[in-house]
Amino acid sequence: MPDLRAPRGMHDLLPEDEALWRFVRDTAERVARLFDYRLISTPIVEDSHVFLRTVGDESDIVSKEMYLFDDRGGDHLALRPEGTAAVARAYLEHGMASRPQPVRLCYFGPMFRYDRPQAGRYRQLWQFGVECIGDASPSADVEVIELQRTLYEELGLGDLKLRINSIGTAETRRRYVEALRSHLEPHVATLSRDSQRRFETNVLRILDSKEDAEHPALQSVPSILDYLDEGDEAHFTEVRALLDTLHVTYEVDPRIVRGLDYYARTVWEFEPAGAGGQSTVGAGGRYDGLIELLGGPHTPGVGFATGIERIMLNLKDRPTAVEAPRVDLYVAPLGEAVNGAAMHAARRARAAGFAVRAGFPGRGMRAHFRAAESANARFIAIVGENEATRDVVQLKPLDVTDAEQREVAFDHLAEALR
RNA sequence: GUGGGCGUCGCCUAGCGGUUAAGGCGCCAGGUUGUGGCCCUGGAGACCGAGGGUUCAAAUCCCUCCGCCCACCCCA
Repeated sequence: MPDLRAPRGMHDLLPEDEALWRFVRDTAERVARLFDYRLISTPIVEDSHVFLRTVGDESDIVSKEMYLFDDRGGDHLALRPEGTAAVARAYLEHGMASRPQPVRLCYFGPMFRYDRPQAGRYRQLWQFGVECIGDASPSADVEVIELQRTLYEELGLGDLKLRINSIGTAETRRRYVEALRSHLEPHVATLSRDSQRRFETNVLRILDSKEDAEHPALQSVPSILDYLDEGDEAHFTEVRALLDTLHVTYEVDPRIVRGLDYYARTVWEFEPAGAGGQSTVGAGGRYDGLIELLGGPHTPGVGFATGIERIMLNLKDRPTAVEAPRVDLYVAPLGEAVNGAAMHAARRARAAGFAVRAGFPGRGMRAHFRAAESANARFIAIVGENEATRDVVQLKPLDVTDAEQREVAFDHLAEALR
């Protein structure tokens, strides 16, 4: 057992996982393009205030999960725990408010949260996310949900369940939190310790406690939907109407509250049918107050983020057609003396766009064939003394049994590989 | 942060007080002195997670630590 390992909760992505990973990434970028969302890459590190100001002091992300450090110049930096605040910062910094609104952006990259790892939860996690900034209409919410739904469908995860809710504006939540507090107050003593703590810090969080889910006080809890104001109500109604028109199936779940403070109005989650554990594959919401928290003008926005590892987790349970990578040609030099000639042959093939695995001298014929086999090569080119002096190779197809082998000059190698 | 399970070659697993620590996959080589996939033979590869203790004897029992996994919390 080596004494140096990858940091806790962080993982190496091995070549054999690459194909599936690339499939997910390519699909995400392709679907984003279908909706005209453009890729933006922000630094992995931000001024810590980008998150401290926006995410919410009571959130676990800020209170215990951030990787914080000071650099040599004394700047307070954070490894980004999520993408939205960083994208919003870039929107502001680059004056994107003066572009045609809304601005449609997407990102793909690693996020960092110092948390105890478990199934589907990592300290370095990859997210794909989408942000539609600068438009307050329900159409924007639905466009983002539709993009996310399309993505899952294209990935083969079309059976994920969508649950949506509206948590109103900050004012709505103030009134609701008050009602929630007075509803729960008489029962505090009988709630779990965690919920008792949350009663003081963040009452909304009690709603998604697994421990107290069966508690009578929670069964009879008031619904936030009854506290929406007229504008919230109209917005949510329109979102649902549009989803219905598109035949998107969803379930309204008044228990959904997002972990981050900047959310407003529409919030949603996608999870597998047999939910449990760290099951949420992707979640999103509207964040009309976020850019103000960063010191900008009031700017509406809506987006989602989805966890790549969680997508992979769900993908691994089902048959996916991801073809194994293969090589066009394996070049087998028989001895040191012909190594240069073999390298020339390889260069010719590569120049024509063929993938070539170079065998190195010092191995026997059988070893070369086995290596070519394991590279899943279409052809093997044998270069011995006899061939090297005449600039030719013995070329043999490997896919068929008892294939005919023929002599091919370097000059004709590319066409022979076609 | 809390609770539970587990750590034996690169991977999977056997062994559960006395074995040169076993097998499969993979890797390397030979059988075929320049021709693959199958088969056969051989080889390399493990201070049995670390440290301490019990014992004539510890991979096996006990303690501590570390790591991984799972659940809670929280979240993607």
